[in-house]
Amino acid sequence: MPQKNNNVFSSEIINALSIDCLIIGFQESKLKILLVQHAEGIIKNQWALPGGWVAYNENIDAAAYRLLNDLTGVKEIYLEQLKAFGEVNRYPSKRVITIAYFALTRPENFELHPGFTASDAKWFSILDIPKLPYDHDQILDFARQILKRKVKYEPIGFNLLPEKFTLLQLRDLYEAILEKKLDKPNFRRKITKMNLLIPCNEKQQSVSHRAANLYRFDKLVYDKLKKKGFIFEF
Amino acid sequence: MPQKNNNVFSSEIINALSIDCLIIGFQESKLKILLVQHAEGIIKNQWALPGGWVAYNENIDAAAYRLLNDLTGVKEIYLEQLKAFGEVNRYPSKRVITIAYFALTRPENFELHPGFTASDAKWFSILDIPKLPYDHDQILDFARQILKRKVKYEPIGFNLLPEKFTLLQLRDLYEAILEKKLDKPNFRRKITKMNLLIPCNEKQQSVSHRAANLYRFDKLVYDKLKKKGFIFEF
DNA sequence: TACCTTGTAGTCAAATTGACTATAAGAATT
DNA sequence: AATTCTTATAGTCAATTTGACTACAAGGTA
Repeated sequence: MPQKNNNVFSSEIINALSIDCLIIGFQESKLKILLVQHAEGIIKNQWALPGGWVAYNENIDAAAYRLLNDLTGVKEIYLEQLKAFGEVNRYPSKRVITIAYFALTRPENFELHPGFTASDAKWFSILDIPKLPYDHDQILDFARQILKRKVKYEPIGFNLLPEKFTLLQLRDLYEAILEKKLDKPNFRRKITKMNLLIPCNEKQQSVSHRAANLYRFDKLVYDKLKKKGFIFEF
Repeated sequence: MPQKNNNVFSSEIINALSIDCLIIGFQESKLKILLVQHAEGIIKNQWALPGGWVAYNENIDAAAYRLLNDLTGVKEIYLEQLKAFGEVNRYPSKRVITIAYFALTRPENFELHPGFTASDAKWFSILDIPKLPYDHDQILDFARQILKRKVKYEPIGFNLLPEKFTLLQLRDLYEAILEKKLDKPNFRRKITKMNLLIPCNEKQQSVSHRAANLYRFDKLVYDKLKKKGFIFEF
């Protein structure tokens, strides 16, 4: 095992490790992902996952938050590590290992203001993504797979839906993630039996049909189920 | 985004990234984990997860295989990435990010011969692990959690059990992972209904009670279920 | 007022579950 | 040779859950 070596060319250590963020949103019944155009560098003017370098004295989780905020203006978001991608040639000019982070959020909560390192930031439908640079396509595929699996053993939606939502909105979300249709009454029966939802005693506004009841998550039950896990099969 | 910089102090880049392996086995109805004593370095003579440095021009997956083999003599094993651990101070002398890998295997398949970088390698019961250095305790906890979750949405056992095994051995495995008792007839009913097991039409040998039938996994069904996922709740 | 559209409740047979009991098959003991 | 272990395997049964439906409610809109 190597001994300590003080001849550290620190900036290069920093450069060897990057972060890429998969920021997932849900809007108009569709899954969205946030992409940015970097202002400079090799992939200038190309849409890519938001990301950048980890600083030498920065925890990787902290780096993910910082980069996300710098590039998109998105703050106070829940991030979770997905996986490290470390193929030798995944990045053209040198060896870079990237750690992919994954977040679920509400697009309408954020006014995107690309930071000084990105020239633009935009939500894309997950069904219609431009060709991404490096191995970003592969990272995105992996993230979608994980999301599909996640939905089956943890509650989901707390970060994706508005605070108050209808059962049909929640079903739409599940359908978008699982990529299949779910029976309306059966979904309702199953989800309400979980004790996860609290009725708001309020109705949807300005819809041109019967207004649905609004619900919100019981944060306590939600967190408990998230930790303990459950089984949700359709 | 930084440009290419050729003043790379490569050995230091290498040193900044390490791999740690969690090699899980199942023996005498107990989950085991493989630990090593490093021959040299800061934690000489202390039991720790097998691991080491990733070379500059080496894929991280390849590095995991190489290191595992160098340290323990274990070859041809299925490794899967668990997570990157990147707290700034997780390693004493400098900033090291480690990528944890995770494998399920059969201890009896390997004759451990610690390589030149390890002075010893040994299987420990997962219920009785010595204090591990760095953040290895935390990594191990994380791995146990993941295993517990994994068992619920994927078949497990193919790499942990002998080729031919009894239903009770399989149940013992599930009990060890889930850390709870499972009803014998109900377990049998559930697992056999999955079409995952093929009866060998052979019986257990030299047991001092009624001999049980031996089964093996249907590799095709197993792989399909592993890919597609299922739900296994007790 | 009729007729859309979506929300919500309820039905019912089939399948699954959880908690059991009962019996079978050997080996070991008497 | 009979009895007594121990573990294997089959089966029972009520309660719950599921999947595939039907029916009706509650609005807006034509």
